[in-house]
Amino acid sequence: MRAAAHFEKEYNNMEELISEILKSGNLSVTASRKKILTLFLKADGALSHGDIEQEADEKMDRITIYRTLQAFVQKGIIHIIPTTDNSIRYALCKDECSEGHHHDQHVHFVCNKCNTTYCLEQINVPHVKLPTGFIEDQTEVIINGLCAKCKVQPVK
Amino acid sequence: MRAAAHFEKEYNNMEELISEILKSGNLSVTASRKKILTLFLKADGALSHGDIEQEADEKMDRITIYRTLQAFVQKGIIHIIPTTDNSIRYALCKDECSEGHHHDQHVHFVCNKCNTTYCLEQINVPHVKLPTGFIEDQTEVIINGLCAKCKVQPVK
DNA sequence: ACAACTTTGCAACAAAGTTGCAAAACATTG
DNA sequence: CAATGTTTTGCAACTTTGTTGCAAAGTTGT
Repeated sequence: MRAAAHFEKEYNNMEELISEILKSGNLSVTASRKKILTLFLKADGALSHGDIEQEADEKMDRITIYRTLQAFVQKGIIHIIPTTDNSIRYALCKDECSEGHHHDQHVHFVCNKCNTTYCLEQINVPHVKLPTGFIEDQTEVIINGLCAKCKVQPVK
Repeated sequence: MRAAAHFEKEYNNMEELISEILKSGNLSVTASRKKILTLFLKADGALSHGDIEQEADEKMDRITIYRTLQAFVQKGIIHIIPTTDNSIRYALCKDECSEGHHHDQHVHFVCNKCNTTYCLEQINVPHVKLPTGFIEDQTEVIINGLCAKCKVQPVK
């Protein structure tokens, strides 16, 4: 089955992009990986394992999803966003991320209404002065509140 | 079995404090709740469900721990700290927290070596300017790196 | 198109969390 | 301090989430 007609061009571009991303991480290009990566590229924000399991309508094994996400994190394709519920959420990395080393110095925003997680790439993480003796490695900022969409036109 | 001799005085004070905290949340004062609250009061930083299960040497049901932690969060006695692994971590709230509404505007620090989570009460959360349309409710800042103890005298 | 390698899906397992319910513990009266 | 009503605990059973080993299927490079 093919993508809807009006997606045709985008879809072709995406195919190339996806292959490139996977190859640059030394990962072979398989149907599952393409599917999952497509979901991330199309997603507004972050995705959890559960989101992917649901959205990937075609049959795809739970275990494959676990392993794919692990591989993507390890290769610096996606990164984990801290959450307060027990669900791990993942979002696409930017170019600065590489194998084993993530450098996502941007702010994450979680909407209380639609529950979408945004990566606010344009906003830099503010610098915090730590007490004597503490050495900073990485800083994560998670803001929750109401996103632009839900403010204007409340969802649900 | 009683607490060690040199803890006797502290222990008595703590008893009162614990009862007060529980009563102020309309929770009856039970052995399990006292035990868990004691662990939090004595802890340097945050605790996970697993930490509590291990440290509570006396027999205590897994399920009781789940329910106690849920009750404490709901009553504003403890709050959840966002993490990137799948483990929920809890820390004591300050006075500004009340039932259903948490306001912990402080920075959390997670040590990469000893894995302790500190609540840096003294440090205020910096203000972040959000894109147009986004409304902030609460900001969480989690910094990881090397804590003062591990820097001076590496653990393990 | 073949051989070497990687990935997938299955089965079986392990860990983490939830729910209903009866027994025990707690709080509140007189 | 004892009786009573309410809350909490522990058990059993279950659901959800995540992991590991291994044979079959898919992918890559020549």
